[in-house]
Amino acid sequence: MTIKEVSEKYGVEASTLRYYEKEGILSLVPKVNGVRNYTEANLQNIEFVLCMRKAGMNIERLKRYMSMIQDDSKTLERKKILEEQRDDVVRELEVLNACLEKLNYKIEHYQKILDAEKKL
Amino acid sequence: MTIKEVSEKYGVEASTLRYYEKEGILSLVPKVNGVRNYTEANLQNIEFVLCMRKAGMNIERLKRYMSMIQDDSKTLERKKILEEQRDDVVRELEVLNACLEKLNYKIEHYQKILDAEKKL
DNA sequence: ATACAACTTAAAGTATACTTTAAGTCAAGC
DNA sequence: GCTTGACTTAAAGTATACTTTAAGTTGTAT
Repeated sequence: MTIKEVSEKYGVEASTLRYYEKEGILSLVPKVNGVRNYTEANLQNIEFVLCMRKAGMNIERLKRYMSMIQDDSKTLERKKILEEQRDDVVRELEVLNACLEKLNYKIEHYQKILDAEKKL
Repeated sequence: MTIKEVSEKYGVEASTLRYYEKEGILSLVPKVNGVRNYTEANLQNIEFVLCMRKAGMNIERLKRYMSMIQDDSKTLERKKILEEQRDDVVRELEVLNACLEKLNYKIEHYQKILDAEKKL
């Protein structure tokens, strides 16, 4: 699969895919005449990386994690990184839920004001 | 209340409070001899602003919203901004929950590998 | 054989949201 | 009256994560 196809499939810029590769977040992609040709395994890595980025994992942590995915002796370390990330996500979910409550409260409040104005 | 006290109360840098004020996100704070002296109303605005920042509201939207909080004729517009933000938060919650599931799945998977290694 | 579109690289540039710096003011303690 | 510490400003600097640019290569259609 070409970089353009991957870009369109996942809604990610080609330049971002190259950037991740340069940073060592995505392993070297096989090339035909100097042109990237993504394998099924590459695509699975990309899916995971994009998911973790959405989860708020920063580039450094992602780099640390992805540098170990081939190494069976690092299972415990990899698990620890994902647990760190899970804890971060859980905390973020709590924060967002609290914000959502506040937003809903304020929106309702404004609705009441608008309803009262209508009655006049 | 001095800027230092506010900074400590909310865990936000004094420079950030000055920055928000300069951007028009926080209204001009009354000054005594050129030194900021935060009122109770100022503090309530700060609490709200910090909550919205945590909710992922960007500076531009926050500026747009905060510029209208004194204007009764803008209730509908203010409500619309908060509804936009609520929709964003709900979407983000969905994304984060999906990521959390993936993380939990992977963590469990690693745990199984570690358990199997132990048995040998 | 030549033009074109899509790829390549390295390096510089950008967006967002602060944060730091430099230079100055002011009230309080010695 | 002078030092000290906390404040002030405007402007420059920083962190993170890309994104754009410039210059060059390659396969394909004319």
